[in-house]
Amino acid sequence: MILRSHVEWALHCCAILAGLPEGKYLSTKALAEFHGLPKEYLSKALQALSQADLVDTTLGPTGGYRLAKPTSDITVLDIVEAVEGKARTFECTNIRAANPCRPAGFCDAGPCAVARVMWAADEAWRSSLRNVRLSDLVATVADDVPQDVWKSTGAWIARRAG
Amino acid sequence: MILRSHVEWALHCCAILAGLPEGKYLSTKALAEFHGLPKEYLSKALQALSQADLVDTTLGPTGGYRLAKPTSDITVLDIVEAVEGKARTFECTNIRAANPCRPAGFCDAGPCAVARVMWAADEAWRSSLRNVRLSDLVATVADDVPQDVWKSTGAWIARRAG
DNA sequence: ATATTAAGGATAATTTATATCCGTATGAAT
DNA sequence: ATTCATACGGATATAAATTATCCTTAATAT
Repeated sequence: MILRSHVEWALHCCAILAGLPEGKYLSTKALAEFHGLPKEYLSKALQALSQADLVDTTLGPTGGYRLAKPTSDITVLDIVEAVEGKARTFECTNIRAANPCRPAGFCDAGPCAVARVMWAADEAWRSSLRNVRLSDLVATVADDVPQDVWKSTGAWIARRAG
Repeated sequence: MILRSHVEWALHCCAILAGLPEGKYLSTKALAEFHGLPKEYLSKALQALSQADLVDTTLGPTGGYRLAKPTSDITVLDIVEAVEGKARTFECTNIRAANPCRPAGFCDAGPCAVARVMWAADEAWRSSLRNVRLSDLVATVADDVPQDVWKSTGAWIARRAG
């Protein structure tokens, strides 16, 4: 089991969009160049963010993406679920229902014990992601990156913003 | 992202093996019949459990599988990792390294902030699974299943055991 | 001997992930 | 008005992972 690369791309793109000057947009092309990603395919991830109302878009020569909310109102889980979907990572196919000793109506009493354990772990995963806001992530990145790189990166974003 | 069906199969099979009479083995064929699964493919999951030393096997007409340890010494995570692997569910491809403003030696200071957040969630997921022992799971199943079904299921297992 | 089993290699089919291409509508600049 | 750059969505193609089957080999009980 591995998360789609879109998850990684979307998180990095949101972190970059957080550094965008007020009212400006950043295009798919700029985001793809910045991260060295295939523009057309990255576009699909950004569309998913748009459909989840995490980013606003506009068309035309100065068009692109910007965050639709304050970074403190977006969680990492929001971003992950926007591109990966909200479906649980464990799918119960109810194989207990094949038990040759089953009576009629077996399994009618709710999800099986295995599914409950796996779903609890899934929820622990989501909970961990829900507890990190985009603002937290950006703060951590700012902490990691040397000040001069952080500054020139911000300038690069501003230069490419339309 | 979805876990392989082997995870579900392995968990249910281990729960069944927990009800096996002392010293006996249960074959792939019996486990496949019980759960309505393709025998040959289920066999791959059981081989993974064997390679992880969670089950013992023996050949011949009375051969099959049995648990290699007490149910309280096996965690759900052990079983999940045996068939799904221990690799993290988020793979960092270090796309920050493409930053056009990067200096030489950028990214040498350890994993990026995005990866750390995702890996922390992965660890929360594993931790949740690690905290459930096979004995706990079996106890929950026993609680769920009506007594008569539980008893006849145990009899079925004993009848098919070699 | 014979039958039954696990193990593992080879292969195929199916599904998902990754990636590209193209047409349309929109908005900005000239 | 015209031109250009953009997001969007559909269609298609390619690659990889998952699911599944088949077959051979070695071991073991009867």
